[in-house]
Amino acid sequence: MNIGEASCRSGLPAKTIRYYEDIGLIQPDRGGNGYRDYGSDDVHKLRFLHRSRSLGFSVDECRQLLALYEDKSRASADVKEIATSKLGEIDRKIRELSELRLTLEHLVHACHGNERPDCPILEELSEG
Amino acid sequence: MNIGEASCRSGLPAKTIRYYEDIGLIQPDRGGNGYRDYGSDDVHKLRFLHRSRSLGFSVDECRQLLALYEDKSRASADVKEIATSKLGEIDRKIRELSELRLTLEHLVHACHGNERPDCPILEELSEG
DNA sequence: TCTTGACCTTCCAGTTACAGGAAGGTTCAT
DNA sequence: ATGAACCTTCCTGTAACTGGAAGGTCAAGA
Repeated sequence: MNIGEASCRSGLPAKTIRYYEDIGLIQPDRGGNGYRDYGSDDVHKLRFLHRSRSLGFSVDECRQLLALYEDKSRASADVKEIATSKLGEIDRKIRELSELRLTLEHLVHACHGNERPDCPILEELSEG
Repeated sequence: MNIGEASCRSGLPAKTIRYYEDIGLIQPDRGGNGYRDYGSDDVHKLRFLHRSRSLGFSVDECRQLLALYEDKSRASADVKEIATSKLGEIDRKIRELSELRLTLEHLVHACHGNERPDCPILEELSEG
């Protein structure tokens, strides 16, 4: 199938699929007209990539996961390690964002938000 | 003062300070030797930028905040609006990350993480 | 047969917010 | 005088794409 249909079936934009080819994540066949030709296994990989990316794995981590996925002799522990470390990262991000949220909420509540120029938000930003 | 001291006092790397000048956020004087020369008001701005950035505002939002900060006739409502919309963004991000966390945690717990090749994480990634 | 529109191709530039490094000038202390 | 510690500009690279230009291909309709 052409890239358009592969895009439909995988949920990834055609641009992204070409990019993934550029960086060596997939290697579709080419037809006589130069068009890329995707098989159902390619679409499978693309969906795998789509899902992994949306779960917060970096492209490089996706590359590792894909390699493990294709390695029939892999140990599940290898996969679990990647996923666990990603989980830690996500926890860290959530914690940071929550702190940031608190500070910002405090500022927003302190600001009366009217036509007058005095603003606690700017005051705190300039002192902090 | 030179950029090194401005860096110390503001907490921003010299590289970043030069970058902020490139994109028009600050305009320090220049000494006869070509060195940048920062005053205490510049350092003040730099600290403002540092703090705003670390609160999750984009450089462009910082530009707006800085303009408001320097506009003595601003309405605090303008500032509050920016901060409030940023708060909404942060909430969205936290929600997304939390969902992602749940999914990933589910996967990690389902995986026994041993030497055998069968791995629920990869299975779900390839189906999802 | 011609044409029109929807595909597809490659390549180049832009995005965000800097960081790293090269090549070279300045200042200061010894 | 010389060496370290500054400073300068300029170029490149990062992550993960997205947008657009210029042009080739294909299928359907007039």
